[in-house]
Amino acid sequence: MTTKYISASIPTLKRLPRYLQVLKALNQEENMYISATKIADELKVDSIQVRKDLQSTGIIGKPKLGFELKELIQSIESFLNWDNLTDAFLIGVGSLGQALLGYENFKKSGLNIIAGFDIDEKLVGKTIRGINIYNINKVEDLIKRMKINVAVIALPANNVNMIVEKIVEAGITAIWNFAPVHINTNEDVIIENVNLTQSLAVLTHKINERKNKDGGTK
Amino acid sequence: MTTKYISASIPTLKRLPRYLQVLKALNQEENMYISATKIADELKVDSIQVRKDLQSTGIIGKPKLGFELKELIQSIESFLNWDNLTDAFLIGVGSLGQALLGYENFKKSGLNIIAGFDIDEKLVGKTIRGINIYNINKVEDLIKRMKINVAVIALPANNVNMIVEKIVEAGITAIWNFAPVHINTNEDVIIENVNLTQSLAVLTHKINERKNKDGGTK
DNA sequence: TAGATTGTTAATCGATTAACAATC
DNA sequence: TAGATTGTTAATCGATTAACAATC
Repeated sequence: MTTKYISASIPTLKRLPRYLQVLKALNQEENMYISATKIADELKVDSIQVRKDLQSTGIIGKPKLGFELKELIQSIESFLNWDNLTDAFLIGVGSLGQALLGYENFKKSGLNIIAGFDIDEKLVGKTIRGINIYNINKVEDLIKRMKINVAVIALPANNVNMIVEKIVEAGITAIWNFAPVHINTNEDVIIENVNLTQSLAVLTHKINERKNKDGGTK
Repeated sequence: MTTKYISASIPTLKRLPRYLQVLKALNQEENMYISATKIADELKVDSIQVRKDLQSTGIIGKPKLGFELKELIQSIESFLNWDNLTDAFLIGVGSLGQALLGYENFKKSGLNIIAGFDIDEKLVGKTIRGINIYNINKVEDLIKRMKINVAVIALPANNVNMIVEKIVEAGITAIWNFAPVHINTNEDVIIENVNLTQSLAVLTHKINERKNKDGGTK
């Protein structure tokens, strides 16, 4: 059996969780159908886009009815790999790392943080929100022994690249990076950089834009 | 005098901070020039794109030489409004909010968090990283009295929309939202949603994609 | 049946990439 | 001077939007 592989653009991937959120808020009764139009109305976005996005998950709908609710949820989750839990290590358990441990939603999104690592002796040995914190010097050994492939990095800027090199060497193949440093490694490693400064740039420029518009007429 | 207004796409805005990072790492000597090619090499991106992005800030370069370093930094910062500090309130001072207070970089990006607000009586009255924490019930009054326009929201999902309504009513016109809820208000309010689930969707899908590729040949 | 919604194909739009004359 | 780099205009690419036949 061959499964047709469907790809999706980054913008589409980023919209899918919003649809999922709407869908999960509904009563998931058997044989309930929901249309792209309904989802679009709810989110105040364009219905054609919703339809296209849903199609990229591979689901097939029924004209007039829409998409079977449970099947649709399953289709999106499966497309995003959210129906499998992937174990991950958290590297850096400062305030940001601890905040990330607080997001219980990650588990719903397929990511299971099973241990934390830090250099700070005051943290090592502690348990935060049920997660044990180990000394950072144990991370390579544990990556190998537990065959961990995913790391969440919440370190300060310095030393990030050195640690990345080490953990990639030890077996990490995907990194979710919260450090204020853009990580670039070879192409075999999947990197998702969460750069707050980039987000702030969009916000501050928009503020500036509005200011110029308002002030420009005086 | 009329200033030609230049717009920029969101992708361009998100790339500008990376250029700034590279530029600031250089010695800022007088009359030093740097080319788009050099920046591109450093970041391993395309030089044409760098040139286009820099142009959207309004700077004019010199053929053969490139861009005058100090002028270029100033041009990007001014375009992003990072050369003016904008005062902001932090709403929600849990672990995420406290992590955000730790990012001293925000000041370099034009955002000056001057007070925090929370419902938790254990936090109210405290000073965290030099920022006073007030009771959330004081936020509307202080927004009005101090003429604050920007809010950073780091609340849990519940109640977010109720609080947004209140602070917008009180005078907030721009929101940087870290709550796991997509905020939609009327068009006069600038909203920048930082949705970690969206970022995670990109990561987990890429992992899935790779898995399917590897496993597909067996 | 008629209306709503899908799936598919085409058109539009905007961002990225390419090409090249001007020039320090 | 020759080579490198800019500014500008054109070409390409990909995502969004539109159109419409098929159909429950």
